[in-house]
Amino acid sequence: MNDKSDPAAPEEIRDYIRDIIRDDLAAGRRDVIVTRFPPEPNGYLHIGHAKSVCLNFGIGIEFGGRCHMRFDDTNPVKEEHEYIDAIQEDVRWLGFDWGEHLYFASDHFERLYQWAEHLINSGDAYIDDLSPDEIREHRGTLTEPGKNSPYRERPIEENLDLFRRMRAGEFPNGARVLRAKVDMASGNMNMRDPVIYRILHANHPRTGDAWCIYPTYDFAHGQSDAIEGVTHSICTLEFEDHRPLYDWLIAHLPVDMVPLQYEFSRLNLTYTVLSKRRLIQLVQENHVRGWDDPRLPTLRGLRRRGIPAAAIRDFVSRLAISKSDGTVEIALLEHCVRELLNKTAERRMAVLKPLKVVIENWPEGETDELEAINNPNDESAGTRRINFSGEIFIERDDFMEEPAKKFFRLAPGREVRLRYAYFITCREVIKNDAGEVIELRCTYDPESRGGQSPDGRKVKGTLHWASAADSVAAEVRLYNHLFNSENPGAEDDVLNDLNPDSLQVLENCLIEPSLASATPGEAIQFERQGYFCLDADSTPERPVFNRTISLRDDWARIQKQKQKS
RNA sequence: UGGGGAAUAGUAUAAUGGUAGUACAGCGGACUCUGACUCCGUAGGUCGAGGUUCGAAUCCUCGUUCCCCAGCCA
Repeated sequence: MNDKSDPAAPEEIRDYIRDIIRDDLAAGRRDVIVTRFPPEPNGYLHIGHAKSVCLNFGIGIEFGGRCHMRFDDTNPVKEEHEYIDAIQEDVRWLGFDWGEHLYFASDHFERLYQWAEHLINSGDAYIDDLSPDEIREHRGTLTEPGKNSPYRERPIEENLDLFRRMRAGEFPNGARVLRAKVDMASGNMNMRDPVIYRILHANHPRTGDAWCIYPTYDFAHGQSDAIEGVTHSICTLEFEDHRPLYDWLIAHLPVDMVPLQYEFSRLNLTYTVLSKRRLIQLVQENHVRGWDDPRLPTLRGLRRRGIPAAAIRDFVSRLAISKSDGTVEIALLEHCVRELLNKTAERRMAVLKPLKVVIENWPEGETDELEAINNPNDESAGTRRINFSGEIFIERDDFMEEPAKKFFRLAPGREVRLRYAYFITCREVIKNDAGEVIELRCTYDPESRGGQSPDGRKVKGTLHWASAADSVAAEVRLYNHLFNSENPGAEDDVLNDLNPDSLQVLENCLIEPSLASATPGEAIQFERQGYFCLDADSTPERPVFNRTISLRDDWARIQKQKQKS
């Protein structure tokens, strides 16, 4: 098997990070390759994280090394246990396994504390009594150097004493911090004596109230890497100017091995947002129905929408690992979803906006049983039987009283094929008082059973349909891009870019009876319309389907072109 | 001259001094019991100006544009 969506595929992938790894291996600088996926448990994973997950776990697999799952849980004020569980569930769903290598930065708190004392003892860190505001003032600006804190030259013994008393809980939040003594004049802000420990009297999801001081990201991440033996610590571009500090800290600590940091550009996608802040806002302000809303780019949202993990892996595999930062068109993701689902999804018929059709010459009370193919791309999927009789429904959009140019579906006097059934001809249009078409009177050709006429007569259109006697009523939810603009919020408030039609609920759909017992998450193609899956909101009485993605639609494209011209 | 990064078709990228290639998107057509799928065809690019070289996307110089950094967030 050499399917590129298989996470264990041996195919050689090339990018600048993997090139470095191959070099490191060839030069003997590393024997085993160890990466890590380091989420902070303060939110749900989205497709941008999937890029990092696939990169890190992918590298672990490809080079016969391993990838650790590590939670960067150094800020108890923001983190919650709920996210720790959800993140693991999402990564597993994506198809990756860390075996026994589950770590938490909080596992290393005691060692980190000892290392902080080590820094104090070597004169490389000091306790600063300045307030947060004063620290900011001393930091200088982007163009002006900072000023040394008056506490910078505090004696080692005093620093040690104060640090121990910080740990013991003698001081309130914000009273003092531990800072690395680097260089207040550095052009790199991260080197201007960064805070590495702060007082936070807060309950930690894992360590409870064991600690009231916590290391900052900069004093936890690289250190955890070193403790766990991570060789290649891969992160996104915004950490690029933390790298000098990462290296400085490692160089000043008694570590057993030296991890190295590499950066790549994070994923941006058109017509959506991938920032934690904005995702939270959408959920909290109820612009969507929750973290698993199928319109959201969260992994839970994509899953509920019916997008298979394999399609996400395939999509991610087509992204470049580079340092130039850009925006990928959502059309690429959509392509990956369609390509996969076209191969795997069974076909069924469902009428979303029903229009009644009475076959006038159908023999009274008779039912015909027809055979339909389940998946033209997979013979082993077999066939099924569907009932046909004198009253059916077709899609409203498949009828035009005055057919437009190039419209080759049903119209007065016109003959079309009903898929897997018969040719019918529209004889009469029935309207209500408001002038709306409410019913069509048609005749069928008994010779065309199965969808072919023995005289070789051709029809232009083939319509899907639902039998009035057998169909089951269902709700169908159609999704469109959550935002109207490619780059939401670029010009204006993001919320002004929200697409009011991102969710369209159709209450009166008719589906084949067998669909009522579909498995949640199983992808099904509604013929001529798109890929759908059963939603968790379904009940036995009322199935609810999500549209994962529509089929490509040339007719819609033609109409759009006409609108423009 | 605060520091750090990035610039190749519409988008994302490949080419590591030697024919600018691929994917998605677009356009045109064939096929079709899904206006799907598939197939065929087609258009379109090296940020700019100099320089080195037989030869430059690649090397050099000078510009330009964009992104990140002044949390006791990660």
